[in-house]
Amino acid sequence: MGNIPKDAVAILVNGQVCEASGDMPEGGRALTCNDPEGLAVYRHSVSHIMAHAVADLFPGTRFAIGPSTADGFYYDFDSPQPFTPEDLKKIEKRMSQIIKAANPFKRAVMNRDDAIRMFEEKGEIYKVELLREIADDTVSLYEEGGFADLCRGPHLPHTGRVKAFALLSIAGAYWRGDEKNKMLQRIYGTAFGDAESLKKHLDFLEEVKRRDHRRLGKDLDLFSIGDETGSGLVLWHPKGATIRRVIEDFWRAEHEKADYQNLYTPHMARLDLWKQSGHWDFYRENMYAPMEVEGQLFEIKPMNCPFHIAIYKSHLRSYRDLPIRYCELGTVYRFERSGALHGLLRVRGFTQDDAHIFCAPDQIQDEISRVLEFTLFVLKTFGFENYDVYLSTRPEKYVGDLEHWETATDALRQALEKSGIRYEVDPGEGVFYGPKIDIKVKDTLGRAWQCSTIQVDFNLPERFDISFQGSDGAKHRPIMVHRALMGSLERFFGVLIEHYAGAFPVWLSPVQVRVMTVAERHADHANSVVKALRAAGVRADVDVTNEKIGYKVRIAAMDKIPYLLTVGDREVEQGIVNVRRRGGENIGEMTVDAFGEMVAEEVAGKR
RNA sequence: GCCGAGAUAGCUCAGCUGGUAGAGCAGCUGAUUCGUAAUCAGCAGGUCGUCGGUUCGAAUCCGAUUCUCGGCUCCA
Repeated sequence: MGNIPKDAVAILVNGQVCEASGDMPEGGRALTCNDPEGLAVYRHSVSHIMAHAVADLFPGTRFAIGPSTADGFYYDFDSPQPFTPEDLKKIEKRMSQIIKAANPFKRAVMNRDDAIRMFEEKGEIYKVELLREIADDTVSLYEEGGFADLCRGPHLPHTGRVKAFALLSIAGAYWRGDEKNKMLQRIYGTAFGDAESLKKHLDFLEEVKRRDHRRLGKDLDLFSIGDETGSGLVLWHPKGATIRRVIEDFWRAEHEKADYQNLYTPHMARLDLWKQSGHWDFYRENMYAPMEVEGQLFEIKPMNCPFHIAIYKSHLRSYRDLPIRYCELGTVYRFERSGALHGLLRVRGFTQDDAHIFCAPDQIQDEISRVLEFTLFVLKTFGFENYDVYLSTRPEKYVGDLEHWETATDALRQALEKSGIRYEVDPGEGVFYGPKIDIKVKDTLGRAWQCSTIQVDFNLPERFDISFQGSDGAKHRPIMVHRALMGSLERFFGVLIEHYAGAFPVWLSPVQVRVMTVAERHADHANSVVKALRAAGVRADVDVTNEKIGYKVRIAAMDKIPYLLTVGDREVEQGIVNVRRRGGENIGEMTVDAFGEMVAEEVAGKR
């Protein structure tokens, strides 16, 4: 027994989060906003306070659910009037009043049927629905300042404990996340234990906005998604295309080293192919309508695999040929609902850095290990050092026999164990044809992005009846591994833009060097510098406009060009250049050759 | 697809309750010839996303439609 510290928002007793009221029980531990569980309690209470404010300001609103989330909280409302941004301000104001009043959160336990009756009288249909699904006979309600809500708790001792919160946005959300249900209005907010932490989070959100690849894509002239050309279809502008080409060149070179063979396959195929592959049955909702050509139906491809299988089947294969590794930068088209589209991260046409490995069952673990190592190497080259790795196991709907699933899942698991990287099991999240490993890369802001995927497939070898001849002279079925390291070039590019905030490392920068003249008489020297750099393989351009050097520096800085070379009287005289690095660091004077070598070295090191 | 918000010059945005469109930057021309994040002046630039309606008159009001944004759902 003892006193509960004043800054405790909840206490942990026997692994259970409880209210920070009364005395501290034996073995109890105080939780503050520095503990994830404590912060969750705190935010959950703020969500209740928001509901209270909405109840006061918007009579007739019905209440759904209001949980805390990873970085804040939300509450779903069914309100006759749509909320506006101005309403958020009003709600915030009312919340501040409720907080100032320091209303105690009072817990009341009542009979479940009584609770149902009570909420029914108030017309709270969502609460009634929730109550009907609770198995216990009794339920708990929390009341503060006259506003009562169904809640498991726990909550803060009183509303006055809230120190910093902000309402962020309004959005539609289906009741219970099911699109067959009514669309409710969700208000998102966040809350922290102190004003400084809140400010830090709001600054983080600003930084996220600043790095938005759609914003940077426009500012840096990297890509666009045209209104006239179609939504979800990406136009790669020269600078974006340059970056893509560098990525592709790197990708091809590394695949050659890793014993892959590169393929090119068409963008469409006869519908029958997609029927045989099973896509027409299992994947149709992501496919476009077939088109008729001379009486035959054709389908634009949502995946590359059937083509790679067709190439596999073009010969009789021996066990000596395996593993066969086919890779292709294959452009696929998938139907996405208009509301799901999002810049480069969610599009309708994209290029996968795809590969299919055909191997014998006893080779699978080794192949998975190789792919895993290869993936991490590629991601690391692009500056991604942290990942979340998931092993997705057999889903409810699956094909193939259990033994195969067992072997394949084991192979994936052992490859992961061998690599020593930490991973989580995602039960039932595999694809219908096999288990998979998904790798989410974490960018500089710590956000996780799904890019790489490694999938084992028993279905397609079966469906296309592919085989190889074993040392025993008999026919055997190979196992197929699908894998994409970057996932799609479009999404990966979007992630890269945000990761680097548009300031790409030298080897990726579309313009690596800008040569700037101090005055017009230096143009000839500047042009010859550019010529020499280009001859040395450096992507350089020139600014000979009639502007002051400060202006040119500013423009180049906004273009996020890694190196700025200044050319004035001094440089012309001595045949040198003056080098400034992106960010302002002045490296000083050097010869064009020396500078060219320096850049080449950086590019070779993928820096 | 669904709920909400939005679409005005190349870009960022202003334009109150209907009276016929404006700024900054970018562009062009001229002056200036300058040493590390904006030199000055002038000019040009829009059938206000598209289609239809109301009105003497629509960027403004109404309807439809396309696209974008915030989410939900879904995914590389």
